[in-house]
Amino acid sequence: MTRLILIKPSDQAFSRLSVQPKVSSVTGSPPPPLPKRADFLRAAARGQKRAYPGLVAQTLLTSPDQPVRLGLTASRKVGNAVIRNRARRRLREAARLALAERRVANQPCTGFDLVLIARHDTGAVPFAALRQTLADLLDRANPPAPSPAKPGANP
RNA sequence: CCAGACGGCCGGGCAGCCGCUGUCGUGAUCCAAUCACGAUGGAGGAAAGUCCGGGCUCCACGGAACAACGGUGCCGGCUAACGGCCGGCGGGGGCGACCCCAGGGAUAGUGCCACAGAAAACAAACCGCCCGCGCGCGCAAGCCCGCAGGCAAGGGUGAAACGGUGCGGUAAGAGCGCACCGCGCGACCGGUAACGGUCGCGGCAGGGUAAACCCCACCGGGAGCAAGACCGAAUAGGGGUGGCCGGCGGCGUGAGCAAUCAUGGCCGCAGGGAUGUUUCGGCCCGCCGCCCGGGUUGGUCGCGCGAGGUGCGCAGCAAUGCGCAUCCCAGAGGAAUGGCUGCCCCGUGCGGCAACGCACGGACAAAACCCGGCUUACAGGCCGUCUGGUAUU
RNA sequence: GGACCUGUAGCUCAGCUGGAUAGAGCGUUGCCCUCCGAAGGCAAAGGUCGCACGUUCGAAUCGUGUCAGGUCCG
Repeated sequence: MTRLILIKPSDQAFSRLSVQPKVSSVTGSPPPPLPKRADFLRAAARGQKRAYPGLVAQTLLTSPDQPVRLGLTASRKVGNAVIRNRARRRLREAARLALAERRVANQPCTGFDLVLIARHDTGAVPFAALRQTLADLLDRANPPAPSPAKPGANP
């Protein structure tokens, strides 16, 4: 069963969003993770691969009624365990905020797997740049509808 | 104040917004389960390397001993145990506080010690030294050569040459004798012991290497939480059983001492079936019901009250032990413990007389069953004791 | 969690067992050859033997510790 996440955008959140779109306090749970190594391999084999400062992204379209699933990878080349953990957490947080912003704007994203691969500078790039990168990724994978707000896949 | 030695401790703080996760409470849909809200907890001194030792679990095994293999190695103590720690002994280093040491056995045996050197381990004799004899030279002292002996002091080689120094002694020499030192043996004294001291005896045997083999003493069963326990879907397969159907031979398997019996396991022949009409080839030949066990994805437990933390007291030089009081203090699972921001703190640089302002930086490194150690990495800081200088009194 | 392996010249490796000279190939540099280059020939340079401590008369080699890289098993 598809996981249902209801967001009630309050007036306060809207006003804050309009003033400063890059606040780091948008309500919303992180996306479900990719459970299997096979999913990672499939995304690597058939997904679209793009490189950004601080991360490499692989997106694989699944089906519009499936939620967005997030996979995170940090190899030993990135650094020791502390650096790898920090890189993964920054990527997860950036993805969570970007997805929540789309929901707040009443344009939730669905229907693809997103694999984020940490790079050696993932912990060093400004967090705002990571968020902009994730927003750009979501727009590419799931273009926002025109002015009328597109209803969610689930009522 | 400077330089240094040793021991112990800390490892940024506060707040805001948004998240993750454990526990508890309340509520919601019918229980399960999930969700919402609230409260509360949520990485380290090394969590690391995985170098040792245990707990725990399973497997194996009469106890135990021997052998093999591996480890440890001065003495005493501490400890659940240790290769750890504490205290001492011996040796070495430092002016000193203090630091370092795999530190049992070389008269149980075997092996090795290159080059050099006469000789590298039952000692031996290259250059040499000395007595005697002979030939020759020389006025003589003496010298050259040869023979037969004595010697191991001196030279030379080496990392190391069969005790060292001095005196006596001698033809020259030699523990040949003596004194001191070293070594060995014995007795006594001190000490639990390692060991130390004193006295006496022995003229000296026994070079080094055991981080070469080895000997001696002591220790060690193996594997590891992916241990292990439980639940267990769909599909396929296994075993048992009941009903229906089923031809022959060979092989295999099982039972039995054997004859033999059983066997829808395999192969061949025959027969049947399905896909399109015939031939050929390939494919299939049991079906249904019930029960049982194994087992993959997955789930639950193991899983945190413990050789536990803190404080005080007592015993002990100490490691540590005992007693009392008090506290509950992480439990993830593609893997939580976070993201962002502000202020403060510390350091450096710049501006400034100063208050201060601005910029940059704040280490190493993250649980994965738990505990005791060891080792390694680490910005900066705090406390205590002591040593050597310098200055003042 | 467990079991192992390898660190030697710029690169790939030998030497380690059994201790005493640190070597080979490629590469680099110089010279010769050629009108020039390649090939070839001659010669040379190039080493904390991963690091530290120790054993020994003597350590790349033996011992211990440590660091780095890599492999395998469940």
